Amino acid sequence: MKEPGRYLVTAALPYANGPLHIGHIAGAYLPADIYVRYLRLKGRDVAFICGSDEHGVPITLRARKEGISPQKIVDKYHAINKKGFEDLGIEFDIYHRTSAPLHHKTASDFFRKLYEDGEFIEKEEEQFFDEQENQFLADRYIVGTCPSCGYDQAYGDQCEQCGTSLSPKELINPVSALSGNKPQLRKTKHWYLPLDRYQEEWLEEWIDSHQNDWKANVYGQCKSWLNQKLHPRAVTRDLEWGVPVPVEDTDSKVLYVWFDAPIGYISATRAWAEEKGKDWEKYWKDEDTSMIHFIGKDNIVFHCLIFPSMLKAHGEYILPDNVPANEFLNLEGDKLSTSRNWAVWVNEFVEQFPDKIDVLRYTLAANFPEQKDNDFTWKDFQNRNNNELVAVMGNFINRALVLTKKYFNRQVPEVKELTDYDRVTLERARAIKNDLEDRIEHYKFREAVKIAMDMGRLGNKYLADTEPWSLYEKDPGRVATVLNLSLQLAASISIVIEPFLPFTAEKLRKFLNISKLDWGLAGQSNILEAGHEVNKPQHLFQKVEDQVVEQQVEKLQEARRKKEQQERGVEPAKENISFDDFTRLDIRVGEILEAEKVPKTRKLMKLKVDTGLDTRTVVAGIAEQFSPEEVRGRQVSIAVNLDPRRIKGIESQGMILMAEDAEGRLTFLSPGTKTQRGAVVK
RNA sequence: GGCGAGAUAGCUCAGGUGGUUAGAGCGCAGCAUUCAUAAUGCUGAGGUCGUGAGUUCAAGUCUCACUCUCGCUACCA
Repeated sequence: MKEPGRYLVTAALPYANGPLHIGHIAGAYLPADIYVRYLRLKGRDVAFICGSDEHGVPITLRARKEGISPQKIVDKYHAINKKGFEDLGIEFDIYHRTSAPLHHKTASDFFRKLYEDGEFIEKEEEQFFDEQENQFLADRYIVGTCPSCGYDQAYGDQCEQCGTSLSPKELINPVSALSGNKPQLRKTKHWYLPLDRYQEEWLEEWIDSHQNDWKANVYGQCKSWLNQKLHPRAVTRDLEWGVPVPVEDTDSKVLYVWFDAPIGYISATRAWAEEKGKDWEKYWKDEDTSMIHFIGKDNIVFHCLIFPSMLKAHGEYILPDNVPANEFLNLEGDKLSTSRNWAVWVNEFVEQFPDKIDVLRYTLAANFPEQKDNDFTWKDFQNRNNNELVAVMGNFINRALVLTKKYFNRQVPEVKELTDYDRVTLERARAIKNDLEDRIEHYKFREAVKIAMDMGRLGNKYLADTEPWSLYEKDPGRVATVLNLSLQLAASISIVIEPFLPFTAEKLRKFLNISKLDWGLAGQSNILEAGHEVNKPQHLFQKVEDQVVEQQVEKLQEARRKKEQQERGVEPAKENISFDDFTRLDIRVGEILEAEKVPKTRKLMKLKVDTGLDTRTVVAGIAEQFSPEEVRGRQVSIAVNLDPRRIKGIESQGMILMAEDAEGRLTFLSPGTKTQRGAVVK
């Protein structure tokens, strides 16, 4: 493999409407940081780029809800996340932001170039506009009467009642969901990127060419999309918050976030280059640059299909060499979730464990979800700290330093004569270094971190086998050699752990009284000169007590409980209806006679229900939580005068009433004691 | 249902182009050892490699079917 002249490494731009948790870190930022630190140690030319993604609808909605400007929101989270990365030792060359003027200009120019080259498909359409809110309405924000079934709460994209997919214009009496007013039809123009054409022309072929060097999950995901055929994708939106579309007569149109965000990598590189007096174009337009995108799996399509399409369409840019996307990290067996507050937040961790940043980095790296989703547990955090960092690595360093102090007054002793075993040990150290390079360059970080730990194991074994403490009386010369080599190993450790444990590496360099060393020295036998004075022995890591683990797990559960309580019963009340409206509903007590799962569906169960009036068939979405056996014979509430509706080819004549809690758990509304079939519920 | 990824020791995971007794770390058991935060080193137990067929002299490794898990998507709510 040819070594590229320079690297451009990007990490996904975090969306600036919330804080970061360890899932984000394990997915993209820590692997990227490890990779970049390694490249820097090797003296390679690398630009490490990240920043906040600050546009898009969710931010505007949040701003509206909190009654502040979108800029206030993004300012807040930009600052929090920027600091979070710094605290974790994730050292971007620049942490930029997409609300910066330079980004607006870069994205704008990019669009303009494609526009002028005629790359876009231009479509003019009529869309609904809410005059009171002064904005165009997304399909989902329009409600009206369904033309095919007459349901009056159908959405602009689909009728929930009959399942017909709709366009907003088909709705009878459309109403804006934002203001409740009647929206006006207005002409609006949008631009589309012809992904379908690119698929034919080069994109699919390009993806295929990476079958062997891209990760299986990444390649597979791309193929899945290509198999389903790509479609033109709109690159603009009618919205106020974002990068204005740089074409005449396009008031209140902005670039769609997914178009604008990846260009953020480019503008960030420009900002960095300006600051450092570098040429940004070399990093983006020179074939001798290797571009690597680190992302989570949710971002694969954008980085492997859409962004490359944009770059290629522009014409001057290189395409990524690799997109090593990770899968997701779970926490204590459950999916990380911001809304359920099931997460370890970066800012909280940093506050509570300022001296354990590297332990987190180590635990995460050892558990990176590289092939499949993986789990983070506090118990594992403790085990890895106590059994690996403390017991293996910290212990070896301490042993080497204590022995040096004891026998040589903290001076690195001179090598007298190397035995075969010494040579084998040195060879092994060099092999570790080489293995490490191989793994890191192939993005196998969890293996890499284990191999780095092997350097500590090697040291422990070396001391155990040579037993310098029982030798000093008889053969001080031998002890000198052994301790010299042990200290060389310690110095090697300070090099090879730098990508994973930068704070520890720094600490270890202080112990050894040395400055930062080049990667190439790792595994060498002459890193430290004889006579060099090392510092007093200290511990590299502290143990984590059981109590700490228990506290953290308890804290997690506590936070989740609180969140759940907060959210309990949040479903807002519907509009008032008249008593007459209510009496039109006919709800009865029915008894389920038969039940079977509807084949080829996940949730649907077909029920035969005796309503007292008749026996009828009802399809209900309960199969995920109930088995046919447990519902059979059960008395339930059933709405009997609903229009029948065909679901999966079965005519459903009514609806079983269920209560659904915040977790989505369903409960039957059954009479407290058995009662007459057909009894009226009122 | 469609598409994708995964299923290998108690746990977390490695196992290019098929080839002798299937590996690592942690955990567990025994032994050794004391320089070290009872840390370390050695040895060992433990696996029908999801299930069932097939290709082959030979399959964890290739083919097909099936089961289960996760994700996207559809349907449903």
